[in-house]
Amino acid sequence: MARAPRNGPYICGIDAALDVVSGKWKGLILWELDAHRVRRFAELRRALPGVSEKMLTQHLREMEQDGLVHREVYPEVPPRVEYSLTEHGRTLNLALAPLGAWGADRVRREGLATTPLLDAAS
Amino acid sequence: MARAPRNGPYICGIDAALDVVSGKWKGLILWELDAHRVRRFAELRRALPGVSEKMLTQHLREMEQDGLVHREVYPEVPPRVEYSLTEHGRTLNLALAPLGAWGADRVRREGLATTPLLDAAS
DNA sequence: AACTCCCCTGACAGAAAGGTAAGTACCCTA
DNA sequence: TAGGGTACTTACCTTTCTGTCAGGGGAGTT
Repeated sequence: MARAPRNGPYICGIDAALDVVSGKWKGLILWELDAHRVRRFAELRRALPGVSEKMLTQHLREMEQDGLVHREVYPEVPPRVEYSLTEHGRTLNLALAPLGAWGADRVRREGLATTPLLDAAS
Repeated sequence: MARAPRNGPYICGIDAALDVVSGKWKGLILWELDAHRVRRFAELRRALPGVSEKMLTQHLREMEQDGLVHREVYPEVPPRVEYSLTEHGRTLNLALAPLGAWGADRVRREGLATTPLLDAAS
């Protein structure tokens, strides 16, 4: 009943890790934040082509709850909010690296479609 | 339009890998098949507590399509179907290992709930 | 004065994922 | 003859996820 959503009973470690990464944009957010150390909301939005503001905030909030992302609000007048990875976020990214390599292989192997981002990022 | 479902344009390798693992039971199926080399349908069903037959076949079919799982049908009279991992399935499992370790850490770190399976498997 | 930018929030709706229950067709055991 | 096991398939329903749209409140830009 506590609306805390992300802690179902897990069946294995992969389960517990996937719960935290699944979400259409979370992999990318992780990637962006890892690459740039610190990003503002609007920068992330521009980096994820097609994301809606709602989904972006939603995902960021969940990742914050999950201890992956740090959110720093500057009480300035055009509001400024900076996101960065926590230690856990960084280790998660490391753990994700082999999976990313496998996925890139799969894309190559099967000649799957990619969006322009991949060219710069892979 | 070709109903081939699992090959959306990907934004990065993680994306392409997650597409293939996301699905409530796929991690477990991978784990089971890696541990036992070969499993029959009913063995898998018993190994994944709570899975419905529908989901199990659905996931197995998708994983077959994705080249992770090999399906061998023996035209016998009590039907016999054996599932095993392909080479790609095995490498995916390897790539998943660090993620599984990270997830297991997370579970420990935050004292999250697990189902009985973890005790034996982690 | 009007517009845009910033970082959201909430209502609503459609899509996708997952679950339930039943049926199929054949065999073996009790 | 009844029940159980084998490996599914199909129709239907519920739950979860994602997207669309509108607004908010102040400050700089034209």
